[in-house]
Amino acid sequence: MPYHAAMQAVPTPAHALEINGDTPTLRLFALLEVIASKDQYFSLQGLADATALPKPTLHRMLQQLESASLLERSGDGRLYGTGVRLRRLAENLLLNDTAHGARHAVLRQLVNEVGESCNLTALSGSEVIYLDRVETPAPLRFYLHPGSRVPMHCSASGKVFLAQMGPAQRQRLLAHAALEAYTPKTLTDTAALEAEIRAVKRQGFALDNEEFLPGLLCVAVLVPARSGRSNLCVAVQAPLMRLTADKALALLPALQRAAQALSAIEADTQPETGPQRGADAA
Amino acid sequence: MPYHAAMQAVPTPAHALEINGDTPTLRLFALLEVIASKDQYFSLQGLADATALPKPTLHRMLQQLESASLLERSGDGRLYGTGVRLRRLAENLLLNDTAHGARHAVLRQLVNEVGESCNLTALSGSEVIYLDRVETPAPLRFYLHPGSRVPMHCSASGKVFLAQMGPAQRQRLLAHAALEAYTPKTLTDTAALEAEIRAVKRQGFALDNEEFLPGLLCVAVLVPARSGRSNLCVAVQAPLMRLTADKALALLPALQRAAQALSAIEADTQPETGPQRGADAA
DNA sequence: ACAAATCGTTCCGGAAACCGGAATGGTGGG
DNA sequence: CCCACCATTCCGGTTTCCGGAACGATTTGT
Repeated sequence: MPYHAAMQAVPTPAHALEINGDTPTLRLFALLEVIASKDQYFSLQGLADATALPKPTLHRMLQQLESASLLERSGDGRLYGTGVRLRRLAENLLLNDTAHGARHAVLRQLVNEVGESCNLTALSGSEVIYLDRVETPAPLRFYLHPGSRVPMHCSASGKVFLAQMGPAQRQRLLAHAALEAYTPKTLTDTAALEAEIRAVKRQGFALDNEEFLPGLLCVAVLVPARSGRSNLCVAVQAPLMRLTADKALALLPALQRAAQALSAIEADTQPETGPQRGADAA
Repeated sequence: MPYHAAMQAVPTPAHALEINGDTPTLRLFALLEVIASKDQYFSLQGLADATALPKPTLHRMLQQLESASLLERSGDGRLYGTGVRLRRLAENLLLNDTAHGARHAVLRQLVNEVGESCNLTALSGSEVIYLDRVETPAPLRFYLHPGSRVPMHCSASGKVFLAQMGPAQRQRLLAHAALEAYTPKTLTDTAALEAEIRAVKRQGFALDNEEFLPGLLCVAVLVPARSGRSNLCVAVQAPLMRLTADKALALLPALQRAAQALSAIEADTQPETGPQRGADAA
């Protein structure tokens, strides 16, 4: 039940961006994203046109952001722009996100080696989310952008994640899953999926052969974490036309090497355990 | 007057960062600022210690952020880090900054002074991103447009950013970086790069002498932020034909002046970095 | 192997914040 | 002087938030 369910009977611009979100805070983030996509100052009315939000609501939101120095009002008070505190936050976020930078470098290196698009995935809820991706230089390619999500039962990464879970945990996830069929090759049968998962566990990698998108082949391996269970996969992904299943197996060593490198990055970031003294605040 | 001997011994660290804010949303932003000030993953408990917020509250907040892809859970699910969507938001905010105007003016002034193209850069992940740029009037020039990215190991700005990091953070980035050779002069050796970075730290500026593009020389200095670490650089960039290394050094005072001016813009309305007392009640 | 200590997670009733249609205030144009 | 347009305030109905207490799941200690 989205908060704004039925309306739209009004003369609303067709190109209005949707402000989605299940909570006030997330709606406000969505608003910030609209604001961040503008390259100039904007007026309340302008935003109202662009977002289809009621003026009073928008006004309250902007006022809240302004009072916190996240936005600034210019001159006569009719125009808004980003505030100091928001910029500062953005800078710090990028500056301290070195783990992401390091992982991206490994991914790029892997793409150089194997010549096909590679991506980094994690399990989020019951779906697989693309954390990062580097594209192949080849002209023919599938484009799946970072942040998008795919079901776990028909993706290589998803099956890897399932394979490393305990039986109880896996059961809990699959019980609620629909096992929707995306292609004729999608495994929609729980028994078949269980068998596949046992195979994955034995082999140490997972294959997705047109189970999600026709013509798409994908191989994934786990990025090991010292703590046992991991929530990171590296995967190669290519059109079946260029990469057949047996050719894909030849890429496994490179994949494993990348996984090891990524694992090392994760390990570097670990030193925060237990009651650490405030050495990091500074 | 109930129990005198109330629970005074509460282990609340006196220096715990305050999460202030008059509304749930603003409290959540304050939390993000604490998160952004960490350069590593963090656990729920760790945050609880650092912020003095009740665990269930924190848990709900993090869950909300994670469900929106603003944060990511890593490893076995007990550690959090920044998410795809948050990173993208941060990048867009910096690119479309409205203080853009003021900074652009400083940049133009600098170009007037030194007669060569200048640009403003920030670190994003493991790459340097061009936030803004003003071109020299001279006909012969390199054109690198705002928004484009260059590797950090072979750009003046990149080396400046590396030089101001802590050893651990720098290590994490360089350990897995490819150090690709763009020209014969590119530093592709980790030891050589480390030495160069030490030099940069000592001198307070960085030089890129044909390490990225043949015939291109570049000098960069940091835009200081009072909080210590900064994510902004100013740089001059010119064809070697017009600007040799020693001539470039003569421009340093002008560069430093520009950096100071830019720093002042940042500091403009800003009392302090991170979450600070809400002094703006009115 | 078992107990004790942590840590993450769920519950739930009371409190606070949010929502947006309608009405009000302000400003510029005709 | 009036009208059109935009920003702002009101307010009661609804949603969301809050956090102490209790519960599982691991980890640590013995």
